[in-house]
Amino acid sequence: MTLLSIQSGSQPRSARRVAHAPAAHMSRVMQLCQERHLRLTALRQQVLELLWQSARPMGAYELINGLGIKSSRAVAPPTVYRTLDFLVTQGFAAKIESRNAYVPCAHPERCHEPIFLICGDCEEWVELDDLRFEQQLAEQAAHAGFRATGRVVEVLGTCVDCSA
Amino acid sequence: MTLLSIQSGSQPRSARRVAHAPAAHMSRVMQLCQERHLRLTALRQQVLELLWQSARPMGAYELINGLGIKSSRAVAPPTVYRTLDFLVTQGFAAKIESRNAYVPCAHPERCHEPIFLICGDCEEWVELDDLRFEQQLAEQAAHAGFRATGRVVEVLGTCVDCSA
DNA sequence: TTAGAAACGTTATAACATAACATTTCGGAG
DNA sequence: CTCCGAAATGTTATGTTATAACGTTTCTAA
Repeated sequence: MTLLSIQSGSQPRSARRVAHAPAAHMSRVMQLCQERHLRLTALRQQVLELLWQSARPMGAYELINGLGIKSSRAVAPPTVYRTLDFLVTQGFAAKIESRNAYVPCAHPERCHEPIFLICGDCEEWVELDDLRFEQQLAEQAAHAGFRATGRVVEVLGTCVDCSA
Repeated sequence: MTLLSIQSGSQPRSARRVAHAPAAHMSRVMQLCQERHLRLTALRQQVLELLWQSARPMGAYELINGLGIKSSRAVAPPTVYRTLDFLVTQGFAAKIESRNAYVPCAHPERCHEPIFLICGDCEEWVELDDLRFEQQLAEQAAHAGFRATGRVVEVLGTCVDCSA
């Protein structure tokens, strides 16, 4: 089985639980927004940055807090949920359904639906992008006469660092 | 790929959207509870019956309503959530994470974690029990140094009946 | 028969999410 | 340049899902 890419929520062992470097991801997203004629507003940027800066999936209300701190502007739930809707629709972020929380996505250019590995201990996550897996799932669904439009694949457990 | 079993939420085409026959499933569960020295209380039975009687995944508050109707006793959320916790832990039911709703499980004797296909139109579901798939997912996780303890696999789309 | 544990009841509240409608902002047509 | 329409955001209120904390009942096994 071929892993097309791995995006880990964790830094190398020596720097665990440290935030991601959002810069590279943000510029990539800006580029995509230009290509797609989308407006990457301040709010959308801020939310996505917060997600990239976090070592864990963030709840919507955590983001609301984060925005309050970041820009001293109170933001109400609908605002954040709309922003998340935009980010998820564009593949810039994803919702972890088993946690009601959100993570930034490593490969927004491919509009796939990744597999997430989520550590129940440190809460860091790993994003796996595996086309073969997606394909198999689609096959299975088709076999049951099912036309698939979306997937949720989440593996819960213990990450390599927390196992040690 | 071998499908070990299929449990559909739907009846044959002629009887769609009709409730399941809980009887067989219930007696199987009773048997398992005896074997496992568990107490299948009235409440637990009622909740599981409600789940089997439904053609769709049921929310916790829907179950609360259902219980109120069924036995004219008001039941508060914690009660139902505890009951659901029991049923899910024992593999008698499962939570559909992408819907915050619950379904009865077809094969409680194997404590697997099935794949669910959920129709966004009629809301019926299909339970696929595919060991090979589970294995692959575990392999993938292991490859990332991840020790898996649980899985959520949900495919959203349109079922065969609603496609036609 | 009676302790102890398991199940259930009760009250309150936390956490997650959206409906409905007002206002602002932005980019393009004129 | 300005002003129109659409997109984005603000605001208020409320709906939905879930759990904490603690009291009471019920079952079972010694």
